[in-house]
Parts: sequence; C-alpha cells; structure tokens
Amino acid sequence: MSDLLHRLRGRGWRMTSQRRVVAEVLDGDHVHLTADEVHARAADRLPEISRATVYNTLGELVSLGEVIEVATDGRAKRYDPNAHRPHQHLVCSGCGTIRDVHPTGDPLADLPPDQRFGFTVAQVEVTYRGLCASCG
Amino acid sequence: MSDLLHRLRGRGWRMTSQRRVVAEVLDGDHVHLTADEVHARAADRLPEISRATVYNTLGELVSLGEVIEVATDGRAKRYDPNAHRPHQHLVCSGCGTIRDVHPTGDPLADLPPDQRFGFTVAQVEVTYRGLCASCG
DNA sequence: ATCCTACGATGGACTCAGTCCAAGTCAAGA
DNA sequence: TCTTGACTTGGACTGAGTCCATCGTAGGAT
Repeated sequence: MSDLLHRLRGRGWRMTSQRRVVAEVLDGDHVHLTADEVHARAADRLPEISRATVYNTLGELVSLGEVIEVATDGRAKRYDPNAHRPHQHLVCSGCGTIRDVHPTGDPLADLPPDQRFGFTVAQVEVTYRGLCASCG
Repeated sequence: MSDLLHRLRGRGWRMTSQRRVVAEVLDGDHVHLTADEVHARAADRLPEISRATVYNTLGELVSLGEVIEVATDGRAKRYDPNAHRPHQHLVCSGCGTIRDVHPTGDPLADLPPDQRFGFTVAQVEVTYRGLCASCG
C-alpha cells in the first residue's frame, strides 16, 4: 500500500499520520469496511483520530479514484480499496459478507439502444446475492 | 392498482384508508419514490397520515413481494411497485432520475462457478449509470 | 534548524432516514 | 351493535453522515 501513499503524495496530499493510518487500514483483498469500522481500526493505532477525519479522508480517497464506495444494503456505505481492477460484488444475504468477483462478458452490451432512453450510459454495477457456504 | 388491493385483502390485510392511499400513491410505471415522498403524496389525500404508518405499510408491501426496495444511492431507499416484472435500473448521475430497463441475456450465467466462492447465488441486481438526455 | 501559514484535524452540534413504543382508534367478524 | 385485536399515531430515539469554529502541524521558505 505504500505505492498508494506515493501516488497520493504525487497528487499534492499533505501526508499526516491520520491519512496514513486510514490508507493502511484499507489495505488488502476483499476489504469492504464501513466508515465506523475504518475509524475503529484506525483508532487502534492512533487513539485520538476523529470520525470527521475518517469521513474526510475516505471522501478524498473516493474522489481521487483510489477507493470505491459500495452501498450493498440500505445501511452504512462500505469502502473498497480494490479500485484499479474493475470488479463486481457477491453479497451473502445471511451474514453480509462481500466478495469481489469478476464475471465474464460485458453487461453494458446487454442493454439495447431502445432501453437506454437517451442516456449516455457510462458504468454498470452488478450485485450478486445469495447465501455463503457458512450461512447456506 | 385495485388488483393490488384485492390481492392484499386476499392475504388477510385489514383494509384501512391509510393503506389504500399508500398503495394508490405507488401506482404507475417508472415510479421510484422515497418513503418521505410517499408520505407527502399520501398526505395530500389524507392529511393526518403519519410517517410511521407509511414506513410500516411500505415494509409490509415489500415483505409481501408487491413492492421492491431500491437503494441506488447512499441516501433514502426508494420503493418500486413494478415487482411482478423482473427488471433492472438505469440511473442518471446528474439528476437522479431512475428508469426501469430490461437488459437481454442472463447476468447470472456470467458468474462462473470458480467465482462463486461456495455461495448459492439467488439473485442479481444490475444498475446502469450515466447521464440522461436533459443532463447530458 | 526555525519560522510561517495554509491545509488538515478535532469534537460537538446538527441533519436526515429510519425505528420503536405506549396509548388511542377502528375494521370487520360474531 | 359490540368486541377485540390489528392498525395508527406522534414523539422519542438511533445510526449514519455532515458542518463548522477552532486548534494543530506538515512542509516550503528563509
């Protein structure tokens, strides 16, 4: 993840201990934490970090395209650091676990012109839902 | 929509003026109102209807499978009465307008077994995003 | 190495969406 | 028409997220 920190510095980010810790917490595969979970894990390393700072930093990471916001349920948004490899999500209806998945085919091609209502379609999000092995 | 009211009566619903008004407000194609919008429109016809009743009624309609909950942004859930014809959604990133769309193909078939991580996949939601003709 | 200052952090108040609950009301079966 | 349990009400409450005035500090300038 230090490559992320390098990219951020290159983009003019002032590097603070808070931003470093938030970026470190978001490292890994199949990571989909809520803002409060990020705050809790960040506070393990930096006890005085505030919720506002976590929200600010997550928002900046999202607008820089380094992190993706995922809203799979109606509850808290989740933050997915796997932003540089396009992917979709598989969500367990039982426990809420989320996996990144790579479907074959191009879902955009499945939307015929007469179904586009004059829109310029730019992006497709696919959410697969079902029960995971433990909840099955 | 009176067929909906008949179905509900058949399922043992006690028919109240509040429930009738909520069901009527949710009539039509490409309808995707938030709970507060449903409440506002219901209150035009029945000024004393409470928010709690609107939430209760929407929740019941959802669990009866008559209405679908849609969470296309991180904000308020939207309620889609078009529950008996499977469809996906096309959302304008500018103004938030939502259209029901019917893509070709079966997105479930695009998720290979080695991408299912032991899940029993039951359902797929697809959200197309872009700019509508007015926002383009 | 030190100073400056604009950018970032803080925490508490606030908003918005939604839930909960005790008390009152009323639809519909007897 | 009576009765009763299902339904409605409004207000308090929760959870997620935003806003803002103030304080602190990273990092360029000297």
